[in-house]
Amino acid sequence: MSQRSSSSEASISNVAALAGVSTATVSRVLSGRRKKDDELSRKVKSAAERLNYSVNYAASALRSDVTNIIAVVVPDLSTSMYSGLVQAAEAVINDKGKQLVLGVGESAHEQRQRLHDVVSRHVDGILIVPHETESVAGLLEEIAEHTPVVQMFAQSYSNHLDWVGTSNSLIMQMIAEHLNAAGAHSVAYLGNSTDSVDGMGLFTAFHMQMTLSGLSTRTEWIRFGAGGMDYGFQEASRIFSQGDQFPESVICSDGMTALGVLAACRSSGIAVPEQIKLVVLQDSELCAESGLSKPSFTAVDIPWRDIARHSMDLITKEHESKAWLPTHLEVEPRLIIRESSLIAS
Amino acid sequence: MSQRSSSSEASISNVAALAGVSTATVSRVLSGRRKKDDELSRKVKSAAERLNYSVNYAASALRSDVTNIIAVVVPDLSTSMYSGLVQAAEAVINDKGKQLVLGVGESAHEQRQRLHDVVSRHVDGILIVPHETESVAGLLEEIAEHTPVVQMFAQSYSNHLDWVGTSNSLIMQMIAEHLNAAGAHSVAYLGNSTDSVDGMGLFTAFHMQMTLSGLSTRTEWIRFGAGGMDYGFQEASRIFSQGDQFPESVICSDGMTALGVLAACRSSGIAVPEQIKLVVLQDSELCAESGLSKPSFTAVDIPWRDIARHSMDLITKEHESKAWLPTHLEVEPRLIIRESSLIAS
DNA sequence: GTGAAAGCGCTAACAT
DNA sequence: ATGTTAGCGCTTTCAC
Repeated sequence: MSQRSSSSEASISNVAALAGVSTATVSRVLSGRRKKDDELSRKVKSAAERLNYSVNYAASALRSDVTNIIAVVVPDLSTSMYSGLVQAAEAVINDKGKQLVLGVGESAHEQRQRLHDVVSRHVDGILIVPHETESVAGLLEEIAEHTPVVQMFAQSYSNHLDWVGTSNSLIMQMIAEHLNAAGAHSVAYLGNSTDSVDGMGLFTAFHMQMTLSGLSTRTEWIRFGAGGMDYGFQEASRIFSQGDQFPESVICSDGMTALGVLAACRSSGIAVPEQIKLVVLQDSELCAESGLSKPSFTAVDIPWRDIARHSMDLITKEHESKAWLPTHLEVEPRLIIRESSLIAS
Repeated sequence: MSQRSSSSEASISNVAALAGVSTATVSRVLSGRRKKDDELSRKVKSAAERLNYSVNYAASALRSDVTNIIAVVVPDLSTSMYSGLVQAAEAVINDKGKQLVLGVGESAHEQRQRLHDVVSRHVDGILIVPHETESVAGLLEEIAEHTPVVQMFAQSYSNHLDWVGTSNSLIMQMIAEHLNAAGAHSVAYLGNSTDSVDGMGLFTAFHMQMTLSGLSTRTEWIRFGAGGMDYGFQEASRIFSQGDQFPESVICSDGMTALGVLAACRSSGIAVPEQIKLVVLQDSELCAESGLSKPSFTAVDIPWRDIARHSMDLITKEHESKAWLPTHLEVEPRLIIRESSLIAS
């Protein structure tokens, strides 16, 4: 009995005719603005279904200025830094019946360009990891006057707009507490500027946390460099070879760096985790039990899904009060404790 | 003398009024359908600029059914497999003045869902890495009757539609020629089903190439498994420990597997590349000189940019002739020769 | 080549 | 609560 679904045209007036009501009623029923679930409602819905009807977004947008499009703007995709975020955002946006327009702006100029493009498309909202440039923050404030904007991560962002991200100080606090509990009293820091969400911010938070926690460090144990296995190996070897003591733990920007440190430990005859505990600031396949490293690495996991969900909530909720204050939402990261920092028994 | 640009409204009629022409003329000039570059043309353009005018896409789409949106549908982003492709596509699409709607469908069902969504948005074209299911191929053929579709990669795709990707047999041919030139006469194969663009297709191509080239292999040297460092280590160790001979080269699905193989070589006292040459089917940071591995790994690089560009060309070009034949475009991959397969001197 | 006018499909305002 | 009507901004006939 099923008829071949006419995959092409079917407009609201066809549905209205078939259901025996006006187009306005069809619009109200299908958009959910008419809430009753009575005979009429069912008649309209079944008519729409039989005709395989779906609204013409262009017409709807033209009339109501609601495009059902959310823009997501990130500085990069290929380095896998933000691809998890974009994928999470895609899922959330589709759940809400909207669609995701992607903008990748590797430079501040490109990012401004993408912003201009999506604004002229009248998107319903913008999720953005702002480029590390103040000029973008300024542009965002202008845009936010007529379009919901949520910033995510980034060093340089506007305090006048909603923000969702992880707290650098919270990350460092979790790490410090864990290292304390695991019996480490001193720590080295091998940071990275290019491949972390906010390398500088993390480094600053590390410094501050050192003064708060019982952990000690030394100037020569701190490096803020390019990351990578060579980097980790060389810096760790240097640390081990100089002075009378070596740190009881090392914080590494990423898994590769940690692998380098691990190699240096081995060639210096230092046991992990018994003598040195390793913590990675950014989880990856490398760190996991099933991954490359033996021992596996304790690492910080950024909850992309939570961030995407909260950001969309902020986009969706209208800013009702006139004296609206920007939300600054710190999503709690997870510290995944693995073999590299187990408590010495 | 610059006036504050009114960031908000400015419609085609405003431009028409300011330029002293009709809206029709403005539309023709700005869309490029009126080609003369005379006084009138310049008047219109400067008026548009002064008003900071940009077309209302919704209105334009409603009238002309051109949305200036290209959909890109992929099975995944987070595993970094297709994020390079998406980023390349974003760049190309933006160059053409269009915008990218992203659909991530991890299952065949989700992918069909995303396809339905973007079709009902009347996108100007669809770039898709089809899910490995025939049902998607069928749906694509239906869609292609009214919307340009280009398939990329994937085992299971429709022969009736345009396709752009890399040639598995070409990849294997390049590898075989290189290994021959480097002096290897035998080869093992450690494949991977989950993390490569088309694991099965590559494996098949490998088999065929063996019969064509001077390379020999053995049944027990061939594995088609999960990939990863453990996998590589175990399989390579097994190969080395059994029989009288070991292969003079190993083809690995990915960098991680190759690292495992390398570790196995070390513990068996086999020198790379002197005694065994290593080739990786999918380049990554791991493989590069600056990366983790010493020696660096010779690897196949997939030219995402070329693929994205050619795909967009196919979307854009109308299929003029009635007896149109689908394009099957094989983009040439690069074999990046690094230390792991240098010719023994 | 240019302008006048119709109308794409929908939703908001208004009227009942 | 439902129907009637207008009109969102643009492109495209159709005249000239």
